[in-house]
Amino acid sequence: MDDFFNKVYEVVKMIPRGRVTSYGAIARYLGVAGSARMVGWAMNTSRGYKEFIPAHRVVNRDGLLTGKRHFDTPDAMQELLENEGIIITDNKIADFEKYFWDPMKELEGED
DNA sequence: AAGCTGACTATGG
DNA sequence: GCCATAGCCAGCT
Repeated sequence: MDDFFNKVYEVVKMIPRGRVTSYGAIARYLGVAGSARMVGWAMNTSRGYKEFIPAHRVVNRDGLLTGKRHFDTPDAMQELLENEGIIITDNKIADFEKYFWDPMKELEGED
């Protein structure tokens, strides 16, 4: 699939459990740096997608859970992340750099 | 059809 | 270090 949204889904689905990445990192990996908003929009539309998309593993560049309000419940995103061993403090991921999963590096030889 | 909105980010004051 | 601006572009009104 070459559709932008579909590529986003592919990358997000590849995020390992207990790791997170940012909208901008995905956008850059897909060669559309600057269109990070579209990645966020893709997450929004992912709710109606046929497959489950772990959108909770995608946060903004500061590790802030900016998308939590788009989940079924306001705390669903945080709970999902904590369930994966990630500590959330004030809507922000603790040790964000430690958990950060950069598709540019992790998927270096792929795609 | 035209304008607004937004799960973003970088930059400048 | 916080606030304002500006690119970004697909959906919604």
